[in-house]
Amino acid sequence: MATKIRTERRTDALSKARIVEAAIEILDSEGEDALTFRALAARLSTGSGAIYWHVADKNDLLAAATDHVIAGVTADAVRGLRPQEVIRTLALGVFDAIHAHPWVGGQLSRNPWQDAVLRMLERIGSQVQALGVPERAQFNATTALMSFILGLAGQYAAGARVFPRHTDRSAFRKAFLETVAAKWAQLDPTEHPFVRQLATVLPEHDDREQFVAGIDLILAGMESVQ
Amino acid sequence: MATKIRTERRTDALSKARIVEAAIEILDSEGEDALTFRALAARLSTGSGAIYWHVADKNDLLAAATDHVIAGVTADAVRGLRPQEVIRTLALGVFDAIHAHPWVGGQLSRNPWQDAVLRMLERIGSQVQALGVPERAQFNATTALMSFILGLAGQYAAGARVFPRHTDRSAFRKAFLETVAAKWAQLDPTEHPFVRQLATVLPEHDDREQFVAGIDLILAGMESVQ
DNA sequence: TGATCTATTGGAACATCGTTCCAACCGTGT
DNA sequence: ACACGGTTGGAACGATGTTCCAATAGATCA
Repeated sequence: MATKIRTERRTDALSKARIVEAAIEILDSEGEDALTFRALAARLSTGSGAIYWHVADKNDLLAAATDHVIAGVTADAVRGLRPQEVIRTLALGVFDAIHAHPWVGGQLSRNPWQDAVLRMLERIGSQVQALGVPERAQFNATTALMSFILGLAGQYAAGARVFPRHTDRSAFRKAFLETVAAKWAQLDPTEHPFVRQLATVLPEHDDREQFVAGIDLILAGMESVQ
Repeated sequence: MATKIRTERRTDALSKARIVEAAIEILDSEGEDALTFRALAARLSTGSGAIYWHVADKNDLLAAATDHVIAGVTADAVRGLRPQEVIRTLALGVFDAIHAHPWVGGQLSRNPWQDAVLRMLERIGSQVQALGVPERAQFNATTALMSFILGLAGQYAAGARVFPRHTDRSAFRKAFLETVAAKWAQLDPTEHPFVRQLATVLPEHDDREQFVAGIDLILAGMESVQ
């Protein structure tokens, strides 16, 4: 028999899917740094060598985990007739995914050639096309949207890296922003007037609204150039 | 005597500035991964313990190196009367700095609370203000520009991570983009029509022009909302 | 059925890294 | 001359990603 159709050896047999699932659980509950092959092996009750039979290396594992999360976003059929609304919904889906899994942000911005980014590129690009942007400008417009999203993804991941795990994130976030704002408020007024002004609105600002505002700004730019 | 004014012990005495300088040399010539405390100690003909007396940890070292590069950009007096041109020049300065030192891109996007980012925020924000953007919208507009720049910074750093060191970067870059384009061209046409279309323009596109286009798109959005 | 074969497993071992620790050093002040 | 403290150099520690390999278990075949 040339092709081998393998039935599962045991119900708890190792597989890439099961490994990725366990990795995501660790990443979500204990943070980026907690994902080690030893911790993963312990959770799966196996050795690190067994994991390496299913996964090429840690990059491969993180890319698969990221793709798993992002696929859940891009798979949703997006409602809304106007392309602007579809783009906004897609982008917000990515934003919410990063909010729920901050490590995804770091992974997306660190490795732009992975499948997850390709998925986003396709979905957003097709809507840019539908928006009527001239073909020559579609490339720049789409990658501008992507760069903005990936840039914010990286910042979000950096923020999550500061917070301790297993705590009330929103409360800690507020305290953290207030600390930053306090530091900014003490900067030299002649050298940093704008940042000092930002400090007054920083602690109360809404991430999500800030994100949508950025998307809308780029969308508005696309319309005005058209 | 309460204050101690120390003359240098030797002309080759260790100092944070000298350490940062050596770190930048390693980062530029051998890439991000090559910067280890052992390599740094070897280049400075000392031990890692001595370095730790001047530098808190590797994050501190990388932040100082990044700040050194970015300070060189934001210190330049920017010419041009129109705020749009000033913003474009500033952004291009950062772009060129990242082009010359790809590791700066990774560092900027990974750690948005460091001094270098603060510098950029101040310079760009003040120009957004000069542009006449209403005060309530200044925060979102400025951070949108920053997110875009940081997003592209991360992608640029990721690209540099792929290339081997000590080679003709532009030639390798071309070959790499052609490889990516070839892979994209073989995707399922029904599932990835847009990315397949992008593949045709990917190898010849100009990074710098793409970057300016993104900046201009956001600037256009700011003007149209105004 | 029993022997064999191969995909898969579990964990020891290795190289490398960031970081800590500490004994020695050297210029300065008493 | 002596002691002191800022500074140095390198050994040592703990952790990580990865490799290596002997042992296993289920499928296949005689």
